[in-house]
Amino acid sequence: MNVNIRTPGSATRQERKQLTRQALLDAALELLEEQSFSSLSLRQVTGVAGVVPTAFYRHFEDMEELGLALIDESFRTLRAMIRAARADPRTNDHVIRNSVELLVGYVHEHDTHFRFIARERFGGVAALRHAIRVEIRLFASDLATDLARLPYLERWSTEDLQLLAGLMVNAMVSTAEAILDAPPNNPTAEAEIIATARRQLRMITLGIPQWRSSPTSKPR
Amino acid sequence: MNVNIRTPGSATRQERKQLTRQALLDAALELLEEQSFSSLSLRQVTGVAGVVPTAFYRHFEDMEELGLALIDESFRTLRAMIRAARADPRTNDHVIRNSVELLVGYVHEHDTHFRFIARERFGGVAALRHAIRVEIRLFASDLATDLARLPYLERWSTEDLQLLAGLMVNAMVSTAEAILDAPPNNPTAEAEIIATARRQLRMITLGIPQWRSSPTSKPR
DNA sequence: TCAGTCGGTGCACACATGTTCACAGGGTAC
DNA sequence: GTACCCTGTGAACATGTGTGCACCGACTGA
Repeated sequence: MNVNIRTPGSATRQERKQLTRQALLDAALELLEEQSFSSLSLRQVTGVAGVVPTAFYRHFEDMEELGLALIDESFRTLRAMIRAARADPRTNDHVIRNSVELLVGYVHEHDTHFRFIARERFGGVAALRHAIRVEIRLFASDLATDLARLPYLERWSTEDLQLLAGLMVNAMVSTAEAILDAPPNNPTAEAEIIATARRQLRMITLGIPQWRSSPTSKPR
Repeated sequence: MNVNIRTPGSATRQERKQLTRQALLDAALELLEEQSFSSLSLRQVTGVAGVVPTAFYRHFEDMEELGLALIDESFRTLRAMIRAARADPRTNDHVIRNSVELLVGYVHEHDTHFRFIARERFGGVAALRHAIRVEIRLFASDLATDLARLPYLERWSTEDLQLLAGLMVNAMVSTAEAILDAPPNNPTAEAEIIATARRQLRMITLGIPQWRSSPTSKPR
């Protein structure tokens, strides 16, 4: 009955299981760089993971369950990113420049995760689509509460902040997707994307001071 | 040798072929409402189209070729939309309201096409991805030349216009995707999306007058 | 009218897939 | 130390898949 209080060797069984579970996730992610989830077969995954097909069921009931686990894993890294952004003291100086830089860096570092999310955001599996949608909404909400702390957004309603955050998240998503789809090892193309992202964010923020003039209700 | 000058019955052969070709395209589009292209099988398509599997090769060499044909078909309707927008005289009065209305109407009318494009824009088949990317770029360019005719954008550089058009297209794409993913038969949810789209476009346009202050080169 | 072209059929094959079942072998609990 | 639990194995199956091939019947062109 004593579950947690044990000698260090006690976790070996679970550790080994966790290990092959991670191997399955990694294998899937690797394969998903070049195909979409709906065309990903259980046998492909187990093949790359170096396990027999039937072993799959020891870890996931479904392929769908594995997909949801991948979404979870992917957004964990995203949350880590925004947490890092919050901790970074420089963000107050050149918000846009640093944000874009941070985003681009993370996209490169975790390109498989980002590519997976981008691909399945409107992919063929409904469960994955919805899960991703929920996570993105949560992400935008997080950003909105962050924005609320900025001086010149003090008096904004939460609705407007959500709107602004949504606009920014859209821009970020588009940027990430553009980077992933850009020809690799082509610095100029990527620099162009980065510059565009900066200008887009700049254009959005330039609209902010004008926004107060209109009420929260739908403008005529 | 006389190809075109013939009795009306002459085209019957080609007409019938074109008919089943269209049946294949329609069948694929129907199936693609609930799955992604990479998981779409040749036999599924022919099955729904009411043709034997091997008949497929009389019309397309590949499934990929069918996919490209679908992209072509989809963007034909999109081009029709922008042409209608140009022809509409009211667009000068309430640009944003009318644009959003037009977009939403078209998305509903051709939801299968839009859904297909949204799904395959970053889907698992590289050829489709690239074709869609090209078409979207063309679409943004078209919009940019349209924007160039507006009075208060007279002195903008083509680069900035492309940037602005890209921003707007992004917003439109996001809106279309949101509508497609919204729960059906839920007017309030859709009204919310429409309102958000309007405000997003409004926020973008509000940034326009401020833009002149920065040069076309990358801002520090 | 007659040979020919061509869209559609039916059969066949090799192969990949999901899932089942009994089984093994070693860490775990007592 | 022993019985048990649990992760991974191997064979087997029904089913779905792409594609080659010979064939047919009707429309076509002269």
